[in-house]
Amino acid sequence: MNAWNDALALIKRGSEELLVEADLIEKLKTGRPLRVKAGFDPTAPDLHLGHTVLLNKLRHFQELGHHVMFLIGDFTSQIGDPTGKNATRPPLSVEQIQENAKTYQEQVFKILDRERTEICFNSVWMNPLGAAGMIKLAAQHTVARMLERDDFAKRYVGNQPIAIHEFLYPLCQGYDSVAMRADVELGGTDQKFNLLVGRELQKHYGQSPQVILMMPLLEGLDGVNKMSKSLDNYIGISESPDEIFGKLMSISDTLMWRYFDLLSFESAEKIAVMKRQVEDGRNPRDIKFELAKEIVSRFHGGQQAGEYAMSNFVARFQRSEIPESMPEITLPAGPIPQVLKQAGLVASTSEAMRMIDGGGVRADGEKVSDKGFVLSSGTTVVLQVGKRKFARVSLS
RNA sequence: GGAGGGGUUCCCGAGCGGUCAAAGGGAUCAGACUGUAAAUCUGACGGCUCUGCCUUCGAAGGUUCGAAUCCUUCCCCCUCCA
Repeated sequence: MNAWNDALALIKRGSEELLVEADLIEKLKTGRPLRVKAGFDPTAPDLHLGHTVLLNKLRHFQELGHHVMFLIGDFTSQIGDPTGKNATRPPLSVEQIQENAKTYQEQVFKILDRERTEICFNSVWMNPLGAAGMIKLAAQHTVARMLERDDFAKRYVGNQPIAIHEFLYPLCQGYDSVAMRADVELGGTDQKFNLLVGRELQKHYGQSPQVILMMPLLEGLDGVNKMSKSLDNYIGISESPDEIFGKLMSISDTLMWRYFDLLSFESAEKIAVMKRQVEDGRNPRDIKFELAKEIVSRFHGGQQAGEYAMSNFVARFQRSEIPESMPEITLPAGPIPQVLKQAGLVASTSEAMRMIDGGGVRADGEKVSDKGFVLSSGTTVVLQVGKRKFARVSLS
């Protein structure tokens, strides 16, 4: 068993597709540290578990001694990866990008090794390219090839608009690979087209084409769509332990196994054992507890964090206790709908009224049914909307 | 440039002079049941100083007692032709 053979096994673990395996083997055999690229959009500074699937894989490369390049697409974010929804996005200010990049680093290094990670910005080479360079770049590809991209093809057939600039995104992403001399690029399966453009362009520019490693997309909390901030079905890695724990507990039993596969560091064997236990009648909830503990522990400093989050969870949802910590606010006295709104527990007084009608509002644990109920000054109440929104409000 | 179709509340999508804050579905939220699972059932789903009032149907004007619905101009999207 060769060293590169072990490396290959680790690299392939959990991945969806590797193009081209022979190329990778060849690169590994050279023994030099490979330049591994993965791109991120600076518009969403909050990383979520979906991103970590990729980060975990980058970490594998680091463990194998390779050079990881964490690309922040500050130039490409002006285009926005075509999703059909977005027109040209207003460019973020330099300050904003810097700030987002900083947030990225704080979060990313919970997984990656800071010492062995290079942070890159693609504006560094994209800006100097200029209009002439962009035209030259655009000349490397044809419309027909672009329309092969699934997303474009669907929109084209479905009479949905496709703006010309959207074609530039894959080209820019591909050019990044050229500029970075990437040996390997990681991406989600939805990135296949863009990743392949990188290979093409590298050939045009006389480089050996990058190897493409695609990771499966993690479904969001709804179990259907991919995890994304815009769909609000995500678990952010900088969310509070209780929040992460709770959200993980709310996923479906089916989805839980998917999360184990893509997020857990447990061995495949151990996961298989747990699966068998559930088939034999063990409550899936208990297995979910294990997952939730593992993830919380990973992002919140050790096993104790996981245990603690679990005990909070049990207290709150199984024994319906009021949580120990919650936002504490002082607000002017007034009718309860106004106070709920000002406390940020509901979006509007109308919503507050509806919630009261629906029986979802509690004050100090007592269900509120009177919409005109006035919270008088000098008192402090714990207000609750639904099962998870709490605030301790002092009335002035 | 020409011809035609279209822009409705988070999404899809009805409405085509009053009974429209706007059908239906999806998503979401709350309640019941639970394992903060699924499924199911119930309700809500523009805002407010809430038995009423105010703002919404691409934008701005106009006709009318009254407009999402009619007219004018403008903006945007799609299809076909060039």
